[in-house]
Amino acid sequence: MKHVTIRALARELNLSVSTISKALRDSYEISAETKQRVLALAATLNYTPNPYASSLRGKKSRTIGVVVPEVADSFFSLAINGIESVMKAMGYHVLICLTHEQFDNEKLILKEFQSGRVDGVLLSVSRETLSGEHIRDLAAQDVPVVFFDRVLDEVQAARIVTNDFESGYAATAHLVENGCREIVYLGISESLSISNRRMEGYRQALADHRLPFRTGNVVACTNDAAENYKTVKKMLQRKAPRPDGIVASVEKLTTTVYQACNDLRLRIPSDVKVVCFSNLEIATILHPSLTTITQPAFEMGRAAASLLLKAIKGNNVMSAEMVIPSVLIPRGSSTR
Amino acid sequence: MKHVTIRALARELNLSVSTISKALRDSYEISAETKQRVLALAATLNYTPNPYASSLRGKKSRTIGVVVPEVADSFFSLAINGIESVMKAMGYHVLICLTHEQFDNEKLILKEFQSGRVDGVLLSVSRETLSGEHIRDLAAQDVPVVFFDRVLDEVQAARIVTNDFESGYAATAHLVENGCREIVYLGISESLSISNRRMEGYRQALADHRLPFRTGNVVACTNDAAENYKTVKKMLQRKAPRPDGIVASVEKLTTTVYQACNDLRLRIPSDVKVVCFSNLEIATILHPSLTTITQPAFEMGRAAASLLLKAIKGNNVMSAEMVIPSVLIPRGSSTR
DNA sequence: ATGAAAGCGCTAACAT
DNA sequence: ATGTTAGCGCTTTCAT
Repeated sequence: MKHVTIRALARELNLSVSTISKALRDSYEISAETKQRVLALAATLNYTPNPYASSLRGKKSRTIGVVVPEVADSFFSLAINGIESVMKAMGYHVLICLTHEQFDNEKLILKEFQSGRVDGVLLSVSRETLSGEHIRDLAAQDVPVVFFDRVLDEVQAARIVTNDFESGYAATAHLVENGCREIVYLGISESLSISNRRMEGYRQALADHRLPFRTGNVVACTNDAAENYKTVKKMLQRKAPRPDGIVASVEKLTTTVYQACNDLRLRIPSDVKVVCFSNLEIATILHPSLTTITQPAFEMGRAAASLLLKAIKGNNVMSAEMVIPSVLIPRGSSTR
Repeated sequence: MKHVTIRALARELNLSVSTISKALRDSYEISAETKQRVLALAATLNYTPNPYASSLRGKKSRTIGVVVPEVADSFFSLAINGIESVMKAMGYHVLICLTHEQFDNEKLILKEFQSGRVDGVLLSVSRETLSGEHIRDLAAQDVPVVFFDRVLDEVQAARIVTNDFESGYAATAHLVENGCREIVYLGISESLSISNRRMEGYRQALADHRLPFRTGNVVACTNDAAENYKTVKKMLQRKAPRPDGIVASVEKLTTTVYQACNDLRLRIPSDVKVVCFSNLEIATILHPSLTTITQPAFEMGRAAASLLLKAIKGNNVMSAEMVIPSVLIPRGSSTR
């Protein structure tokens, strides 16, 4: 079967294409009766408008781009659910693009988005992203950009974030209050703003509790699980001072940390206490159950999507910033 | 800055639009020198072709649709990675659409895909999907459809699946060999083919080991975690015969099962042994570590994507079927 | 080697 | 209330 166009409907009903077009869009210019006939025929012939024709004509795609490092990650997949729930309700499509944490991919994707393929972009930058030229280039083409979670401070754009500093602080203070004196911070990347903000919170909490900050206690993890495992293991084997607490700033490190502790016969929480930034619901059934900083992933997705829609409608939201707090959920891995 | 079109390049270089178009596509008709000039200008002006214009013109979108029940699920998110790896290499875009396990959403999405928005579709049906009219309608518009993982037997289309029967069999046999006599099967849905095939494997394994099959031992779970929790709990409290083994056919049930056992003070594996269909890497650090049937999610995504590309190129792959085996990974939850 | 022109399907300004 | 027409940006056939 060939695809049914407006022209086909017009011929069939002895009407002009513009009449059909108007009828389909429920224009006041068209008589009720004609609308009826058009709609009826459209239904029987299974007419579906060609989105590319209207996009070309109208200069809007009713599609947004979502650029994320990864989809196999509970934070991002939940955020995508939030984004999708808003966009679906408003009749928008969501084009998900993965950077796999690589800056070059991110650059290519944003460049492609200058073509008019999307009406706006939601972006969570890769761990490699240091400069924002590619983002500004996109914005210069009047494609609104809203950051969510992982922002690039250098770029002035709307942003939906969580309270990373406070969360890093809370995680650390929680460990101190439970007796830790030598706390290790496992970061995601040295440049990523969220990781650094969480670390600043960690530093501040140490200071406020009169504990020394040691650069040796901050470890920048990589994107390679095997390598991270080695790093964490080495860290845990250190004597004098022996680490007795871990703040892991990314979900993927959960397995690494538990595995390393297991293999080294270190007991959680008696030997080492652990807090992890994570959205895994499975945290509850780990042994011991995992104390988490749980981010409002779905809500952040929703908020970012709503804000982007405002920007698409023409509102200037460039300086909008929304902070949705994360929550510390104390569980077995950190209490004495 | 306004979007740069082919016309702008043409004017700037005193050439015709067709010359520019040909130069950009590296046509043999154009002189090397002209190509140089065009490419150079395109680069400086940051020209990006309008994809909707070419789609409209060429009747192909270089976009495929991926229709899945959910993205916050390790099987689907890994499969998406596989799909994306292939499609990116071939210069295709991936439009991910979520059904949230609802048939109506699936219908709407496929209907929309009749518009020419995508060149082909990868589909994993919802748990509610019983009939395939909507899929046939799409195929009738010459949009190739490839099933992956969750197929609908009724529809003749290419399919990439895993060996669900054998996996169900292996999981059950494994439990029997480890001493279970009263094994419960937790299904996803009564209609879903994969769930039924896994259950058939379960039945066959029981039969081969001379164990009775009881309908009461088959539980169809819902999409509601709280409800599933109650169901599983009730099941585990049953006396005479008391269940001593569980085959959970879907990842989400892991938490449910562990939680219920915890709350009932049932010990895994001494009181109940558990095998779960799951791709969670975290299985290794559960306590006890979880025996899984691990599906080749990434590979299935890749295979499905490659097959769809063949179909888009015009090959008839309607009757293609590929089975990529899952593997049983025995861990602490099922061994005595 | 380059250019003119038609047309993909749709929308909207401008007739009638 | 309905119709005519131009044009969105691109590709491609058919000139030149």
